[in-house]
Amino acid sequence: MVTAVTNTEPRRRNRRGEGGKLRDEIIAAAVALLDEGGDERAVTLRSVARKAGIAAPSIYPHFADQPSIMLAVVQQEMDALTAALKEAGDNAPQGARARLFAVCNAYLDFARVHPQRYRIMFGGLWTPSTEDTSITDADLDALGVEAFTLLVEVLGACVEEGIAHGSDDLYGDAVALWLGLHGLAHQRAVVRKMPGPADVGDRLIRALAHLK
Amino acid sequence: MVTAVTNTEPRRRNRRGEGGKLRDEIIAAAVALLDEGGDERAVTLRSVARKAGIAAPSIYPHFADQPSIMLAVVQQEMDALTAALKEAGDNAPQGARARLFAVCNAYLDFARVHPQRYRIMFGGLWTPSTEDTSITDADLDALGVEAFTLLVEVLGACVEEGIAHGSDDLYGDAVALWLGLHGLAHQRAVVRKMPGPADVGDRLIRALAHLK
DNA sequence: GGACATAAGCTAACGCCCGTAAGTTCACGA
DNA sequence: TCGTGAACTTACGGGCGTTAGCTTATGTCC
Repeated sequence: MVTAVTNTEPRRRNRRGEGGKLRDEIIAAAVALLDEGGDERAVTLRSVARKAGIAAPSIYPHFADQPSIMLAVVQQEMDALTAALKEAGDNAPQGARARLFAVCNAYLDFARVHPQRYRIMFGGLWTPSTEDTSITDADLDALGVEAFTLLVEVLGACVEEGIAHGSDDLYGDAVALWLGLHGLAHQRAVVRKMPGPADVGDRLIRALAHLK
Repeated sequence: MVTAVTNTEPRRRNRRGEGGKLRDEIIAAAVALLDEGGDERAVTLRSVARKAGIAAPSIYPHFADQPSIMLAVVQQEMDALTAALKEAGDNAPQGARARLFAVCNAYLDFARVHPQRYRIMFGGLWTPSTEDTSITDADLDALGVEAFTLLVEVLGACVEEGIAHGSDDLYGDAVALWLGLHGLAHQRAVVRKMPGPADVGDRLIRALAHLK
């Protein structure tokens, strides 16, 4: 499905003071390109502009360069992921175990529903190096911290409640758990058809959280 | 380090009947580009040709198109990975546990030593879709089967030897173990600096193999 | 209500690299 | 000598990121 780019109606110009709106539209256009199934190579400065219905140079007042668009997308989607995890945790049935599964499954679901977004969030291709771009290392380090903290929290609750064999290193355990989730999420996002049993996610969670 | 491409001596032309040599040289050039730290975008048909010291069109007698080069690289590296795992398994001390750790660590080491190669092997970007390329689904499905089989084997040996709590689904357990390894290997290959404890690999293996 | 400052976005163009097609040269080996 | 395999040169068309300068709508102020 190639959802024609036929933007007749040359796109209503934003009102004064609302120029910032375009920034969000640009990010949305980039996300849309990803969701159409193209990989990150499909997200060029020009293709984003076409999708947003604007001329390519009109992006520059909002983003310093092409990688900056990607960074903005990743930041936005990281926030979305964090929100999804939070919501799943809040809406879960009582009990640390249920919360853990809810949060972990919400993570896996995010990756399944938005494979291409997940790919650029954790696939790390969009910024080959900090040189030549306006992106700083601090930008990159800050990504995903909040979501991970949530995972540490729910895992810790399991240990406290005595339903998981906690080690002396909760943080390390959470990293291991996340790596397992990431392995599955990433592989699903990348491959056409994932082999293996349907409940492999639950297996990973049980094993890596050391549930009793 | 940009290892100059100054190929004076216009490259000795291959003797008759040795045209096939160039094929390997092209693959080697592509791998070299990856190892220089550039991501897969650095591996274009032209850049490969430059690296190999030949003219770009000279590639066509050997590869139908650019993705075919990538496929050849992936196939070659998958074989290399399989060989490395085999060797690690053979050279391991006696006992299923030692073999399991040897094989798993060999996997992780491969990814650490050759992060960019690992990325294209399992990152799945180099073939946006089977359309428009000469690559078939069968090509893709066949990748990595042999290496995975080896993992199933060593894990099965652990269960048989009674040092791991086996479930009724050995294959599924091996998938879960591999996903954990992959999560770590991939993240290390992608990120500048991997957070978390140094022994996170061993933790993953112990937990996912259900070692007693 | 009309002039005008300015924000918002456009057009045109530059230089680069890419994949690929067509036709050509070179040197080995029979 | 000469056929032919190996690799080359040249060229086309297209997409890219980015720069410079222009147009137009919008809201304000007299």
